[in-house]
Amino acid sequence: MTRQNYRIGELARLTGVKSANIRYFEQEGLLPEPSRLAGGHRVYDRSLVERLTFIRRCRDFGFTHAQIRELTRLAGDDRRSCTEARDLAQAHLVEVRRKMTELQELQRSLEGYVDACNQICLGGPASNCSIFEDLGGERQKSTPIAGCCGTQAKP
Amino acid sequence: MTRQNYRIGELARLTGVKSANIRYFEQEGLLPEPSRLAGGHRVYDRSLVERLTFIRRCRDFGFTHAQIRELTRLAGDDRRSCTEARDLAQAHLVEVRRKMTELQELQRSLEGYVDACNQICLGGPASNCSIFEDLGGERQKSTPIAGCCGTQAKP
DNA sequence: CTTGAACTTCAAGTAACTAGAAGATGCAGG
DNA sequence: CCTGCATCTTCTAGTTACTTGAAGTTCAAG
Repeated sequence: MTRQNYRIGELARLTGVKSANIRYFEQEGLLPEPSRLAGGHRVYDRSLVERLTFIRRCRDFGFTHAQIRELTRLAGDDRRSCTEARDLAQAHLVEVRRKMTELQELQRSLEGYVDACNQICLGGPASNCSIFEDLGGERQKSTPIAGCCGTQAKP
Repeated sequence: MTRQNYRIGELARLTGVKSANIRYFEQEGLLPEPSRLAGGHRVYDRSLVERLTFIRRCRDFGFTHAQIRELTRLAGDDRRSCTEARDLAQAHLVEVRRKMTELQELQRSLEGYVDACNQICLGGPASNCSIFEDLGGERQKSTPIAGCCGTQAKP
């Protein structure tokens, strides 16, 4: 079995969220008040690792504390139905999928740029790359980057 | 052909970035100072739509203004090589791919939860869903959510 | 030439950290 | 038991990236 108790620093290492930030999350109501050692140090159990990882992921994709709080609070409230929690997760999911599409676009933009640059440019001035003609718009697979460094050699 | 000139409000509508935010981006050095009408109103051309869309996407995925500025500034500086811009884009890309993986995890967490909830729970109390046992950890495809709303009916 | 939407600048407010001070605690080795 | 030092505690202040609001100006349709 894995150990049951963690201090704030260990929790931080396990989840990739800084100690100061964990305290801030607690203050913001995203995390429950943990039990304490005699001297006041916070002690967490295993379940907090999962919970905090989930919160971190949500945060990393721009969900507000209000949204995260709403979702995580459901899990301790018997008066609110499971369906309600599911609907919230569902709404969350729609947004995640939208973000996914946007991220794919960004990825394709960057990939296309790096690819074309590898094939066509070899150390010419950056201004010739016309990076902004390609990044941000819809990518057309057919034509590579138009005037990318084709007209100028190294000095 | 599409029209050549846009005012800040139109640019805002086309890119999904608020006017106030566009002005702020300009102030932050992410966008060049645009030309002005006689009365001082900003005028942008078509290329700014692409440029701003790219900036918005980068921003939406947590890149700092410093990172975005670095990347976008290369495109106007002949003294810096194309390879340098490419390397920066490459580094950017690595981070985008990492974010992609994380986003997929989050998506799977939420999908798994919604699926299981649809199959097993039908209006029971949310606390029975044990949402945090599933969200945040590695998802095991085999077992659906364990004690999710199975033990309690509606009052 | 009037009217109203859209623009201008500037200042202040907010969300989510982030860093630093100043001191207390926990634990391992002597 | 004592020392030393990493880790913890609270508190305050600063940073980034917006966001809102005030007060006034400009543009374009009627």
